[in-house]
Parts: sequence; structure tokens; C-alpha cells
Amino acid sequence: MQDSPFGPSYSVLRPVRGGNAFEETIEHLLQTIKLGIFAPAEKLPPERELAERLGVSRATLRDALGELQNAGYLEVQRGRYGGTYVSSSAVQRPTESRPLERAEVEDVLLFRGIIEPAAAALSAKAALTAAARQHLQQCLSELMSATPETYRPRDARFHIAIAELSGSASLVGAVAETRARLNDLLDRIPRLGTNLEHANEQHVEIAEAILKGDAVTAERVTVEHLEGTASLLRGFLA
Amino acid sequence: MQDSPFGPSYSVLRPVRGGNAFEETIEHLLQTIKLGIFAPAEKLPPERELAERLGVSRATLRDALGELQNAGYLEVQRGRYGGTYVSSSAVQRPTESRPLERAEVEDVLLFRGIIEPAAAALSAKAALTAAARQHLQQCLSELMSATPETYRPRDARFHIAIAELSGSASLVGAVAETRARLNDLLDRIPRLGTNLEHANEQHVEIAEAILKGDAVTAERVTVEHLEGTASLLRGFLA
DNA sequence: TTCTAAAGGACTGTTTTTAGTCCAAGAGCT
DNA sequence: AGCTCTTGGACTAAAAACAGTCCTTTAGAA
Repeated sequence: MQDSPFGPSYSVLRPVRGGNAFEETIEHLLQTIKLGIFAPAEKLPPERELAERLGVSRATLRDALGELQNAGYLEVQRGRYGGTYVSSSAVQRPTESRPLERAEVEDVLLFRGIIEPAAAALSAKAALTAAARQHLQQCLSELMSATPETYRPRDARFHIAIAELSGSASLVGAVAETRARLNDLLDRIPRLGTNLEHANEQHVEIAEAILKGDAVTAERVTVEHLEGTASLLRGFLA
Repeated sequence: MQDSPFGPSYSVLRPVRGGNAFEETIEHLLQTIKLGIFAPAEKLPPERELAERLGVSRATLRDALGELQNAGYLEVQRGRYGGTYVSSSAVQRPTESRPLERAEVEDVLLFRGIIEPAAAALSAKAALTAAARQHLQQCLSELMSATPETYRPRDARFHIAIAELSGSASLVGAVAETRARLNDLLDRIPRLGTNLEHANEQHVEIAEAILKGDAVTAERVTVEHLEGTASLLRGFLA
């Protein structure tokens, strides 16, 4: 049954799950690392807790952790006060090089172009607590001092932080997931000397607008900001 | 580890999967029925194909189908040209009555308020094929002739159709999923005599704007349209 | 030094899920 | 009437995933 472009079953009869639990767990953990949710040298929660959070058994989680460990992403220390740590060295991309697919690229960029500006506008409108403001500023300052190597995860973390300020769990989930897909795409193109200065000017502008409660500016600058990545990726489609 | 509102692991260390394959499959099928993807008396794809589509084994799928069958949602006919059919009778809600949770309600409404207007605007901007236009109009006319009983699934189908016109798979997925969550919420409140006339006027307006390519109007009317459901639900929070 | 508690490591038996194979029904064609 | 093909129905053996239990390591407290 080939998909007719419209009508019943189009795109709603998709797979119920993304693969087996083992693979999904690896994928998920790898994403949290690449998104900078767990920064290098940072400690992961204990296995028992992490397994519960991720909704898989400890055995399955351990299989996944083991795989990530001997792939160099994680380091493990036994004993009390031990734990699983993100490798401070690795996280270089393994030069995966499937070609970019136009449809996938456009889909990610389009969806991102909807949710991220909306998240920025919402955060600006939200009543922010002191803790929230501080969290945003911390992510921003970490991002400002990033090197080209550490830029991408910190950038992701900053944008996810914005979504968190909006207070919508769905939005955070959507932004994080979309960002992970975007990272996958970026991993497939050669690293260019991105214009970090310009991007960071925009980051500052966005953060300020949000903190001031200026939703219109926050949204507008975010849209402009996304253009950079968009045209970068589109450049590799031709 | 209680979730600190910000910082690492907030909302990204969520469960990798929603439950076991059996439950997920039931849930998924039930959604496609409630969303009107498969209308009453319509035939589902053969088990072998459906299983592949959903990414589960045929045994698991059959367990789920069996459950739905003796819950009265499906009817089965054996033999050639047989198949599994959506019950034309049932689909009345089992009066599930957990109380509404404010956070869940606000989250769904907010997220919906982002993606559905965006979908409408995008569709209006898209270059629509003749088949696409026809599909939209068909969904609209089915919706216009709906009775209060058949209104909700046709309404869902219409809104999903709009997302389909936008050409973005992610957006279709997001709209369908959000709509399913919304239906769950609506199932928990008593049915009121919704103002179908007013809603349908808006539906017509939206469809016309999309077909004319008037993105601004499509987006604006969609926003207004969503207000109806939003205030209906919010009314049951107090 | 010894003890303790928190962490990773390892094993076992059970349940779930799967792929694969064959059976049974039954509508339409010759 | 008989054939045929598509579909649901049923069974089996293997693999995946699970919950539960116990072992090992090790920093810090006593």
C-alpha cells in the first residue's frame, strides 16, 4: 500500500516505537550528551535512577551505557561517590556522511521555524522568576565563552533554556527533539567557520528581549537567528 | 531526585517509550479511530500490512485488535475480501472521568495555539495541487454535514488535513498528536451543545483563505477558532 | 583501621515480543 | 462445483526486555 498523498492513514499510521529499547536508549543518551544536557565531565544520575527515568530496565540501560562507554563517550568509576561521567575528551563526530536529504532538511528547518520563535515570544510574555532569569543568563554566558568545539551543545542548551522559560512541557520536548534532528544534519556537513560573533550578538539580543518582556523583538530576532543555520544547511543541498 | 525546575535533565530525561508494545498499539489504534482517520464502517489495512506499518509484530497487533474488538470498536470478517472494520455503532466515550488537570489543559491549548495557526498559514502559502484542494474541500463538506455525534472526528480530520497541505511531516505528526490529547481532555467533560454553526462558519473561512492563498486571514481565523475550544475547556477548571 | 553506604557489576528466572509457519474461511472466477 | 487467492486465526521456538537479588568496589565517617 503506497501512501497516497492524502486520505486516511497518511502519516498517522507511523511506527508506534522507534526501534528496540536498547537502540532507543543509546540514541536518547547520545542526544542528551550532544545537546549539552550533560556537559563533559559531568556526572550522570545513578543507573537505578536513570533506568527508572528513561522507563527501561536497568539491564537494558546498562547495555546501552556499556556501548557508549567503549565508544568513548562515557567513563565509569566504581565504588561510593563513583558514577558514570561524560568523557571530557570525545564527542567529536564520527564523520558520519550520509548525504543530506532535501525533504528532511526542509522539514526540520520549517518546524524549527515555527516552534523556536513561538517559544521565544512566550518566554518574553511569561512572568519569570528570579531563578528562571538566572538560568537563562547562565546559559547565555556559558554560550558566549564557548570555543568552536563547545559551541554547538551550549547553543542547544541555550535554546532549550528559552523553551523551558515558556513553561510548556510540550514545547520543551518539541524544541529538544527538533534540535537533536538538526544536530544530526549538521554532523553531516563539513564544519565551517561559523560566524560566532554575529550569532552571539543575536543571542544577547534575544535574551535581553525576553528578560525585558519584549515578545515582538524576541520573536523577530529568533527568526533572523534561525536564518543563519537554515542557509548554511541549504547551501549543502545543491 | 525531584526535578529542579531548570538545569540538566529537566524534561529531557523522559521515558524512552510510552509503555509496552501491546498497550501502545491499542492506544495508537484507538487514536486513529477517534481522530476519524478511519471512519466508522471503514476497513483497516490487512493485519500483515498494518503490523509492518506500526512497527510491531503481527502477534502483538492481533492482541491489540482483539482487545479493541471485544471492547466493541472493531468488527472482523474472515475470508477473502474480509477484514477488520471500524464499528459503525460504538465509539461512544466510556465516560472516563478523571478530573482535568490545569497544567495538562494549559499545555495542550498552548501548544495547539502555536502549531495549528502556523499550519494554516503555511498551507495558504503553499502551492496546492488540485488533489490537495479537493481533499480539503471534501473534509470540509463532510464536516459541514456532521451531526453532533460525528462532529468531533470530522473536525479532527479537517484540521489534520490542513496540516497535511502544509507539506511538513513533522507538523502533521504534531497536529495529530496534539489533537489526540485534546480529545482525551474533551472526553472528560460533559458534552455541551457546542455552537456548531459558529465553528463551521470559521471552518469555511479558514478553508477559503487557504485556497485563496491568504495566509494572514487563515492564521487569524484559526486563532479565533481555537479560542472556542480553549474557553470551553477552561470553564471546567474552576 | 574498620565500618558503612552508595554506586557499578553480574546472574537468574519470567514475561513480552518477535519471526516464521501452517490452518481455516469464504468471495469471486472459470 | 471446484479452484484460487486474500484474509483472519493459531501455534512454536527464539530473542529481547524485564524485575529481582546478590556481589564488588571504594570514599568517607567512626
